[in-house]
Amino acid sequence: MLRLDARRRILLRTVVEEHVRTAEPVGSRHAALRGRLSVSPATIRSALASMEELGLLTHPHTSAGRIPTDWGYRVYVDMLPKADPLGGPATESIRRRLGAPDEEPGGVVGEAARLLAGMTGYASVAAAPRMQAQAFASLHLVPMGERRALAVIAADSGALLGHPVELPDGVAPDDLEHLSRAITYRLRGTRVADLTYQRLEQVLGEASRQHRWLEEVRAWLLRDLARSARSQIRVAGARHLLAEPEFRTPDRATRLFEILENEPLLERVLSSVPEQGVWIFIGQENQLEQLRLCSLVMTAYRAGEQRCGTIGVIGPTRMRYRSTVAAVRHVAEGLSEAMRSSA
Amino acid sequence: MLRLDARRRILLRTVVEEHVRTAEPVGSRHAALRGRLSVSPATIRSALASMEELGLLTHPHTSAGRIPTDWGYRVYVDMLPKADPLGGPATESIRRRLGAPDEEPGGVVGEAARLLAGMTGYASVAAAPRMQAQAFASLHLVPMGERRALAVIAADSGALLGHPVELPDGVAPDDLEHLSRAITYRLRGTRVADLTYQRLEQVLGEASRQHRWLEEVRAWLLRDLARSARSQIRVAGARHLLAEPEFRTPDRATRLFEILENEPLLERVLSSVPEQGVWIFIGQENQLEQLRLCSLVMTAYRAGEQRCGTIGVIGPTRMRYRSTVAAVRHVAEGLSEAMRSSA
DNA sequence: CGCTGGCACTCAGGGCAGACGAGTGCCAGC
DNA sequence: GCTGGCACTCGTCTGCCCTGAGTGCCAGCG
Repeated sequence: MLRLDARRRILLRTVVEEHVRTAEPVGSRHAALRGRLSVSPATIRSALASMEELGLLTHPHTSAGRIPTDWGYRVYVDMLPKADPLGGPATESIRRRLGAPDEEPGGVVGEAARLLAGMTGYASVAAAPRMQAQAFASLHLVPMGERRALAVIAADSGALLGHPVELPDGVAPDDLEHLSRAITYRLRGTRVADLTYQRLEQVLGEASRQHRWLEEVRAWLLRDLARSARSQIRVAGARHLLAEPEFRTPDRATRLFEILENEPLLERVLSSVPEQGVWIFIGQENQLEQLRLCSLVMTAYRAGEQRCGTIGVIGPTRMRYRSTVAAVRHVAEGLSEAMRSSA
Repeated sequence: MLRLDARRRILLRTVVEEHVRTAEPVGSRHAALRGRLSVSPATIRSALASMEELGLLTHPHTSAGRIPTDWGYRVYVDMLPKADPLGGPATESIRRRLGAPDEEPGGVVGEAARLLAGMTGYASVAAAPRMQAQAFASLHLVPMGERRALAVIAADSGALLGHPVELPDGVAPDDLEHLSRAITYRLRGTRVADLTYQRLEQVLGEASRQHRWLEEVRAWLLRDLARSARSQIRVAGARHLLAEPEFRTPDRATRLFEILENEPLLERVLSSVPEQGVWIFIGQENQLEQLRLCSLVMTAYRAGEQRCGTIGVIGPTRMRYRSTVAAVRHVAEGLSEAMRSSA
């Protein structure tokens, strides 16, 4: 654990915040002024030099001011007060924007991402609810014309998954109805993720040996459920990052956008975020090579008790951490609330 | 109608293709060489000068070579041969990639967009099928626990829309069943877009005066159907555009990405594409100010007879039109086929 | 009449040198 | 422990020149 005296703490905060504001290295004179330290620049210099030895700061070349290292940002972030700079009115407007009742489930998440991107000025990423984590509510086989039916699974959150099924001759609507009820009755409440082959075999096994088409239904169930494990990812405000000086060179921007357009990768990143609290990943702390110039601020959101997705921000390591953390927290809360009320 | 002699036609083609290849202005010597014109550069110069007077070419400054104007690209594109440079094997691989049977309906469209972006090296945009244009197949009110039901609309393509409904006491599953059948029976085959308030009033009117909760179902139907008019937009490969010299300056890139991240706007652009053929919009031909540096290559795709969406490419006006048009056409065909077989 | 070589002119881009200034490290002295 | 002073470093900006690609124009030729 690192112990810094008061002056150094102030300096770290000042250097970080000034650098975040201006994107320029911060010199000793400027730091002294901004930190309201009434000592001379020379004194500041020696303090800065010692902090550089600790690894909190660097300077890009001999005659330049200091900039924070990733580790410097980390220490800065860890000593931020927990209080939120975001006031009541902001919370209120988030709620209004997410609470509009005519948003479909996936849509609220997209709206939350757009909102968060707008509030922070960075890119925002959100994973829409995964059916996997939810409880199975019902299966319905709906007759559609002759010899075809629509198989619909509903989760208790209201999420739906459907697929047309071919039927052989001689399947009466009542058969479908009957089967639907049987399956629904026996599977209701099971976590969707637990609907394995074995589980379905128990329920459908005997019947499916009689009716070939049940095989199709089962195959579809397993396949689609497996697929619905891949949550849908929403990205918003990626354009904001293009304005940041660290991504002005096309190759850096390209590498960043390779991530932002790669849903499976983003999904892995998002799903690795722990359930409680707002998590910050700074530069090198990110697993992904292409995110080494970025920081992530992420948190889980829930529908009722159940965790149902992750939302957060991707920005440069030179990020306004305080307001970003506050924005992420509040939007996630608003989103959780919207999910609960829609379920 | 513009008539160009053979030399000028060759020159237009050469200047366009060389400029597309190198992103540099094309000089008279280079054009003569590349166009295999066995006359001296001086002769070429006078031809180029006359084409500049016609408005087909410009030069960025006095001592630079020629670059095509938007109108130059237009004339070039209009005189392209209709034959496709894309061979059978490519078509085959498109079919394979889109035909994988375990793709959900929205997912095929996303996959097509990614494929198209990869093939062309530009950004690709696609509108997923709109329920509006499809025929209503059935409504199902599925009991979920006590006092709640799931209302599901299915279109004949297999697209689904669902929403939970609160029920008052005393609504029996059979009531729901009965109502579902009645509505399904009377509305089947109607285009979803035609499900207006009046139409629903005819069907539900009498009954809904008896049961308050039917009001809710009706309100939801109208609201959700209206919303499903807004097709879901998929964008892929936007990162490729960052590498193009015309979007290297951050402000241009930002303006472009403002469009690429604005779904309603993209939807308007996509829905304005006529139903038949591959359409090209070059630079100034685009309505949107922010697309003035871009060209679009767009085409509709269908499920069976029914048009069901639009797919295409956004790139710089300095675009490889020939191969792009071919790629768009083939991917759209592959997509149409995938839609038909999944419906 | 169309094509050609020659010629003067233009202009973007690269390379170079010098001035500037922000900032540093170090040190002697209070 | 803090301070002012000092020498030094080095990136950035500016002005300058040069180069070379490319142009337009023109007189002359087949």
